[in-house]
Amino acid sequence: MDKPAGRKRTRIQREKRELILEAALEVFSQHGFRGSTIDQIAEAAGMSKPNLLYYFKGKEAIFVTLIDRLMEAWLAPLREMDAAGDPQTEIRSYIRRKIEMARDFPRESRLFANEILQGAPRILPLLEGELKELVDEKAGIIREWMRQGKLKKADPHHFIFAIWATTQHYADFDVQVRAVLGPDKGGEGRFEDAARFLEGLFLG
Amino acid sequence: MDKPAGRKRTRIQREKRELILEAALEVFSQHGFRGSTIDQIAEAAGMSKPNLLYYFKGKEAIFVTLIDRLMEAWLAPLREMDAAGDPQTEIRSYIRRKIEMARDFPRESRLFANEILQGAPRILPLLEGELKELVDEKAGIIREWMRQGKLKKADPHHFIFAIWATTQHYADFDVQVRAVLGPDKGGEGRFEDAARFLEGLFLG
DNA sequence: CAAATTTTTGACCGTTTGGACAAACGTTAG
DNA sequence: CTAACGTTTGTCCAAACGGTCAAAAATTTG
Repeated sequence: MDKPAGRKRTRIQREKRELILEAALEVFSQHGFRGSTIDQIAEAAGMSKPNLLYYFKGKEAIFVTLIDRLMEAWLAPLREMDAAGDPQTEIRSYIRRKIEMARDFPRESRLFANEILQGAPRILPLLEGELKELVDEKAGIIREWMRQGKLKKADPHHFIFAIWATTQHYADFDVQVRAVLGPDKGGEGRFEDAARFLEGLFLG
Repeated sequence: MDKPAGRKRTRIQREKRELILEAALEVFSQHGFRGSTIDQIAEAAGMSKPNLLYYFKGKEAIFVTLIDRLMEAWLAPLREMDAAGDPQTEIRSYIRRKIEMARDFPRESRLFANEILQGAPRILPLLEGELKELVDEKAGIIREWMRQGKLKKADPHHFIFAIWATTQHYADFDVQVRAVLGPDKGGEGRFEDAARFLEGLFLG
C-alpha cells in the first residue's frame, strides 16, 4: 500500500511516515476524508506534496494506515475487561479508560466517528467480524455478572453501546458540550464531572 | 440567500425547493458537506445543475437552509419537557421521542452530527445562545425534580448529554450497531430494545 | 573520494468541481 | 396572438484537486 515497497525501511522513512500520519490525523479529524487535501496534510507535515507522496501511495493509503492503527487502540480498553475481576471495578475502569481516551485522543475519536457516519466503507468487515466477536464475548461476561446480581439487569449489548455513546460524546460533540456548559462549567474539569456522572449512571 | 430574491414564491418554486432539499438531505447525510457535489444533489432531485442553481444561490445556501430547519425539529422534544408534568413520565417521553427521531429521521441526525464533528462552523452561535439557554432552563427543572427525590440525583447537564448521546447513537452509529448486533438482534426491533434499555438506565 | 542510493522538489497533467451565462423553452395574462 | 415572465438547459470557465515525472539535492556506501 505504501511507496517503499522494498524490504526494510530506513530511519528517515520511519520518521517521515510518523510525521505524515500525525499531520494527517490532525487534518482528517477536522475536515473528514473528502474535506481534506493532500496539500493540507503536506503543509501540516512541513513538506511538499510530491515528497509526501513518496512515502505514501496516495491519500487513501494514508487514511487506511491511520484507521488501521486506530482500531487497535480503540478496542484495547474493552479487551482488558476481565471476567475474573470485580464487576463494579471492571465497569468503572472501563468507563474511566474510555473517558480518558475522549479527553486525550479526541482526534482519533472524531476520525473514527467520521468513518462510521459515512457508513464505515473501509472497516465494515472488521466491525462485523472482530468487533462483533469481542462484544459478544464481553456481553456474555456482563450478562453473567448481572445474573449474579453484581450489576443491575439490562441488555448487555445496549449496555456497552451506552458506554460507547456517552464517553465518545465528550470527544465527538466536544464543541456542543463546551457551548452548552459555558466558560465556567465547560473548563478542563468537564471530563472529571462526566466520569463521575457516568459511574453513577451505569453503576448506581 | 436564495435565487428568487424577489417578493413571493410561485407554486413551482416552493415545490422544486422542497424537492432539492429532500435530495440534498439524502446526499449530504451520506457524504458530508465537502464530500457531496451539486451534480449529485441535482441528479437525486431529477434536474440539471444549472436548474438547481436557479433555485438556490449555491451549495452552501442549500446546506444552511437544511440545517436551519433541522435545528427547529431537533430542539422540539426538549422544549416539550414540562416542569408541571410527572418527572418519570416526562423523562420517559423525552427518551421515547428522541429514539423515534433516531429511527425515523436518521439522515437529519447524521447531518447534524457531521456539522458538530467539523466544529459546528455554521451553528456555533446557536449552540452558545438558544441551545444553551434551553438546556440551562430544562436542567433547572430536572435539578428540582431530583431535589424532590423524583429522580436519582445527578448532574442535570450531563444527564441531558447522556440522553442525547445514547439516543442519537442509534442513528449516527447505525452501521456499527447493526454490525455488532448481527442479523437476528439487529432487525427492526433494535429501536424498541434500545428504548426499553434506556428507560431502565435513566429511570431505574 | 566517488559511485550508488535515497530523498526532495518544481513543473506539469487530466479530472472534478462550483458556478456563470445566454439562449431556448414553457406558461400565463392582457 | 403576443408580450412578459418564469423555467430549463447546453456550454463554458477558473480554481482546486489527486497524482506523475524527471531531474536536482542530499545521503549513504564501498
